[in-house]
Amino acid sequence: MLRTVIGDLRSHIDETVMIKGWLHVLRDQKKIQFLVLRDRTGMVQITHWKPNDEDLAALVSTLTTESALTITGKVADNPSVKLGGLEIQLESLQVDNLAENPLPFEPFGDKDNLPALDYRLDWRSIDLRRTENLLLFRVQTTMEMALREFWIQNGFMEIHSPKLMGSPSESGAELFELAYFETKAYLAQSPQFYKQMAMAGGFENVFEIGPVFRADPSFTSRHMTEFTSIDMEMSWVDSEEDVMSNQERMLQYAYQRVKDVHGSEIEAVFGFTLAVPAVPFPRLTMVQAHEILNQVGYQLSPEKKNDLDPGAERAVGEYIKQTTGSDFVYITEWPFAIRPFYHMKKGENLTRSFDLIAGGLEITTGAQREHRYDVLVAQAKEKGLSPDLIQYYLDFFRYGCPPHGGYGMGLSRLLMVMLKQPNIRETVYLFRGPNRLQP
RNA sequence: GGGGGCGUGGUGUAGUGGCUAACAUGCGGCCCUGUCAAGGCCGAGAUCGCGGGUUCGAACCCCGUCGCUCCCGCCA
Repeated sequence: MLRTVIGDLRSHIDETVMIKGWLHVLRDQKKIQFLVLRDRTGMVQITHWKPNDEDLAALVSTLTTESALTITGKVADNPSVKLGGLEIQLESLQVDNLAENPLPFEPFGDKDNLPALDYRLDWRSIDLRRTENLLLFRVQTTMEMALREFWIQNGFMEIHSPKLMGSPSESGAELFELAYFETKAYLAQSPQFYKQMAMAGGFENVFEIGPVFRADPSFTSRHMTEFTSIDMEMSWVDSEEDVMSNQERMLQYAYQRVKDVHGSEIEAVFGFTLAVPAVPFPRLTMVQAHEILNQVGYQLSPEKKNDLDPGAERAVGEYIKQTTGSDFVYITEWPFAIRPFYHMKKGENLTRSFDLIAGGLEITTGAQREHRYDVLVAQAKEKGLSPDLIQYYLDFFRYGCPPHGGYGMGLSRLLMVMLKQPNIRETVYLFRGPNRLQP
């Protein structure tokens, strides 16, 4: 017999079916037993009148919640059953894996008793069973598919760049170093150089969704040492505006898709209505952002004179939300002094770069890149980088590299904002941080 | 790397100088009922992170230490 998923049972009334799932609840009464079985598509009540089969009744009595079971029985329409108005009359039962008892914690218990995040991460295999998590990762799947659709419809190609690198590329962010045969290698902290190589390679438009690694000992609710980066790069741009315009339309497309597919579930599980953002997103230059900070009385620390700190990003985000209703805002015209060497300059001191702030959180940095070899070499030197270490990269720009731009966006940060989660550890499948390498 | 907070049964909390350390949930047993996030009764389970100090007396105050956590730095 083929397995039927619980969500499809309604179309199998009066048939005998086989279902598989986890024992959600067992109500073991004197004459009758009720089992609630859960799979990824829903839950159903299974009923067993004990005198019909005392041996089977005895087996049912030994079951523990969250055990993995295979059950056969006849589907019966029964409007008095609160769970879907149907039930399965138990015929046979196979215990695929009896759950040890007690469980480390109750994944479906009272919200008030939900264990601390760190403890749940220790028992992630059980934590993932929670309704919130099942939905969260289904949303992630839908969202990623929408992103790929959008890109492919717009002439982008998907690339998979290496995560092992021979030399530290960009300065700044810390690199993980590892033994590599007779020499050393580094884990890629960004696909930046490789996606730009695709511009030189004539692919014109590329994207990559893949892991990046940062050896920063950051202990915050929004940092990880390994995370999935959503990267894109597009050729023949006139300015960074082309990149932003593409990104905001893509995000709108993805939000719309998630809302279409999961909107009602998000309301039921997370308790809010997903809002599809309007485009274009508001844009502020750094100067304008500082004017707003002055206006709302936000005190920027002195060493952040031409920059924004996280508090400032939240303040600007809040201001934009209140004045325009937008959850998203682009900050443009960042000083070259605090940007990487490959961002194209705009005038002497600014760059054609931008950050995207969503829900007060920085989720993207992007820019038009400097594609002119001589200018790029000069900017690298200005940043104190030794050109010979990155000559392989600089060579991309010697034989006809088109003007281009792109961005990197944190997948889990985007999900954090979309589903209003307070901690990135809630929105990543398995968290990696300075103190967590397991499970 | 700097700063703040927290650490009490399996889990989540209450208790801030005098308690046999309380409650919820989970767990075990019993009772009852076509139940439905079932209900009722009983029971087991914590030397209050660890070490030292103050005090007649410490879960509670002080010092140290470990763990977790958040903020800043850095970033996505």
